[in-house]
Amino acid sequence: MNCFHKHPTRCSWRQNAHFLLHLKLRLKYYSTQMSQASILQKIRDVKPLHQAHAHIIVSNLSENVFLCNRLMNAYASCGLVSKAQIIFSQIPNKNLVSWTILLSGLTKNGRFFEAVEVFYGMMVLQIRPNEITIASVLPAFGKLGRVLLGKSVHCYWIRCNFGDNVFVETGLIDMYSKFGCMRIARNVFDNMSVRNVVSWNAIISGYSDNGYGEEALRMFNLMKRKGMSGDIFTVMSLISLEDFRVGSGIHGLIVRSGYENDPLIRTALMGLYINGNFVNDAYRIFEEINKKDLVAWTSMLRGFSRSGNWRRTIEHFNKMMGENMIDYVSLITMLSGCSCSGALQQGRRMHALVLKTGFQDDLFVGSAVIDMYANCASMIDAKRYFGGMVERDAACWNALISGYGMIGCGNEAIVTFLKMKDSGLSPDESTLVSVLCACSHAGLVEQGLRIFDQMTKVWNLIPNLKHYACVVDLLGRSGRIYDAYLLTKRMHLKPGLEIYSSLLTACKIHRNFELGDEISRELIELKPNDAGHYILLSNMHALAGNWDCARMSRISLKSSNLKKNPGLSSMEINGEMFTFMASQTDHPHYLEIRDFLEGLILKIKAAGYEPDTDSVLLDVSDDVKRDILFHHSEKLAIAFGLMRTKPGAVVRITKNLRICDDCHLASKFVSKVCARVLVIKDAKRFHVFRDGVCSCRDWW
DNA sequence: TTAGGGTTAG
Repeated sequence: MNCFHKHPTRCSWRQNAHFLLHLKLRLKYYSTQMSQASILQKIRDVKPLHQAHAHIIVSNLSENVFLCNRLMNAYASCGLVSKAQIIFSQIPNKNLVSWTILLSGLTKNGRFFEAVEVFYGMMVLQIRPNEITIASVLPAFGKLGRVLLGKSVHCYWIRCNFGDNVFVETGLIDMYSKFGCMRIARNVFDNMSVRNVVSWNAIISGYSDNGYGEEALRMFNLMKRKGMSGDIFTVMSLISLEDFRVGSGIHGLIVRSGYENDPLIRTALMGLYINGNFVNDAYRIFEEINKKDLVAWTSMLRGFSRSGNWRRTIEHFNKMMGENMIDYVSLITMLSGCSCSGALQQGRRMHALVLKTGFQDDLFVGSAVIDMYANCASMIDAKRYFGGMVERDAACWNALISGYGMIGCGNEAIVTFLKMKDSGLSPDESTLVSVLCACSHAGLVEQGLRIFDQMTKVWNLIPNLKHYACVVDLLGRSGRIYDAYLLTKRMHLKPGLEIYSSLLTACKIHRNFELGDEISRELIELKPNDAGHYILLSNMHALAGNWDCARMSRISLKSSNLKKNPGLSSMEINGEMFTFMASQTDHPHYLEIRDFLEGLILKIKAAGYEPDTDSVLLDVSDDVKRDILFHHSEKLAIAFGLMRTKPGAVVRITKNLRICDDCHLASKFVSKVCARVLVIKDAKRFHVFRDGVCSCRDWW
C-alpha cells in the first residue's frame, strides 16, 4: 500500500489574474472591508497585488489595520517582505496580528536576524505573544542557534498554559533538532496529544540531520504503523540516511512514494551522488530534470568542482551564465571551488563578477571572497576586500584569521582576533578553531593556550572536540606529547578521530613510536575504513626501522581492500588547471617534465641539495628511493610550473596531502637556484619558498 | 510548524 500522499499544488498566475478581475468587480459592488480582505488573502502574485494595494490607497483605507495586515501577509507570501515592513511601519494602531504577520513573513523569507529583532521589539513594548506569534518565531531561533532565547520562549509558553498546540509543539521539535537537543525534541514529541504529518517529519528529520539514522528509521516505521501517511518532506529526510541507502534502497522508497519525477527529490538525489563521489550519476539525474532551477544547476556545479574536474566546472558555470542562472549561492559555490583548488586567476574573475552582479555587500559572498584569496595565499587581496566591506560578521573575521594562520603569520592572526573582539563582535566556535590553528602553525604554544583558557573561562565558550583537537595539535607539535595525551584523558568529551589524528602526527614528528602504535590501533578501531591510519601506522614502523611491522600494516591495508588517497598536486596556468600524480608516466607532458626535472635536480644538487631518502617509507634500495622521490607530484608540478611560466613569475601549487620532507627541502633549493617564489599549499597550510627559505621556518 | 544548492575549520 502506498503510504504517501501528494503535496498540494500552488496557486497559478492564471488563478491570480482571475482573482484580480473579481477584486475589481467586487470592490465595485461591495466596497466593504471584509470582501477586499478576503480577496487579498487569496492573491499570491505581485502584479494583481500592487493593483489591489493601489486601490486600497485610493479608497482611503490605508490606515485600516485589518486591511493593512492582510496586505502585509499577501506581500510577504509573494516574497516581498520589505514591502510588508514598509506597510507595518505606517500602520498607526498596530495590533498583535500585525506583529505576528511581520514576524512570520520574515521567517518564511529566511530573514531570521530581522525576525529576532522584531521579536525583541515586541518584548520592549511589552506586547505579549500568542501561540501563533511563538510558532512563527521559533524557526528563526532554530536557524540562528539562539538556544537561550528559544528555551526561554518555550518556558514562557508553558507558563502561560496556552494548552496543546500542534503548530507550537512541532515548531519546538524543529527548533530543538536544529540546536542538536534531540532529547528535548523527543520529549516534546512524546508529550503531544495530537500529531500531524509535519510533527512526524520534524522528529524524523531531526534525528536524520543529527546523525541518528537508526532512530530516524525507527520513527518512520512507527509513523507507518500508526497509519500516518508520509509526504515529500518525509522522503526528503530519509534520502540522506546512510542506513536507509544501505538497507532497503532509496530508489524503492522514491518510486513507491510517487515522487520519482519531482525536481526537488531529484536534486536531493543528485546531492547524495555528489557526496558519494559519483558525479556522472549525479549528472545523469541532472540531465533528466525537465525544468532545471538554480538549485539543480548549483548542485551540479558543486559536483564538478568537488570532483576536481576543473574544465567541466568552468564549462558548467559558463552555461549557467548563459542561462541567467547566477545568484549569490552559485557565486559562493564557484568561489569555494577556486579556494579549494587555489585557482587565483579564476578567483579574481569571480571577484569581478561579484562586483558586476552587485553582491559585494552580501556577508556570505564576502566571507567566500576573503576565503578564496586567503586560500590562494593572497592575503593582501583578502585584507583589501575585508577592509572595503560595509558590514562584517564572524565568518568574515574567521576567514581572515585562518588565512593568516595558513600562511604562518600567527601574530597577525592573533592581532586580527583581538581587533575582532574590540569591534564588539563575539568570537564564535570557528574563531577559536581558526586562532588556535594559527598559533599551532606558527608554534605560538603559550599564546594559543592562553586564548583557549580565556575563551572557555571568560567567554563561557564550551569547548568541543575540534577545539580540543587544536590544543592537542598545539601541544603535540611543540613536543609536549605527554601534556597533549593527559588533556585527552582529562577532557569532558570522548576523544574522536581528530584528537587521535593530531596525537598520532605529533608522535610521528617527535618519533614517539610506542604511543604512536597505541594511538594507531585506537584509530583503526574507531574508523576501520580509513586507509590513512594504516599508512600512518606503517610509516611509523618504517621510521622506527621496524620494516616487518611496516610491511604487516601495508598487508592488512591490502587485505582490507582499502585504497589510499593518491597524492595530487595541481596548478592553474592561464585559467587552465593541470594535475599531477606521483610517478604518473602516462601524463600528456611526462617526457618534457622528466627531461626538465633531471636538469633541475642536477642544478640543485650542485647547490648542496641531498635527497632525503628517509622520506620514502618503503624497504627498498637508496637508488629506488631517490627515483621515487624525484617523481613526487609536487616535483612534477614545480618542473611544469617553471617551464610554463615567465621568468620571475610566482609558481603556485596546491597539494591534497601534506608536503613531504624531501619536497620541502628541494623546493627551498629550487627557489634559490631558479630565483623564483614557490607557493605550495598542502592539506593544512602554505609554504612560501623564497631565496632558499620557507615561510614555515621548517615548522609544519 | 517541516524539504533540494552556499561562507569561516577540518
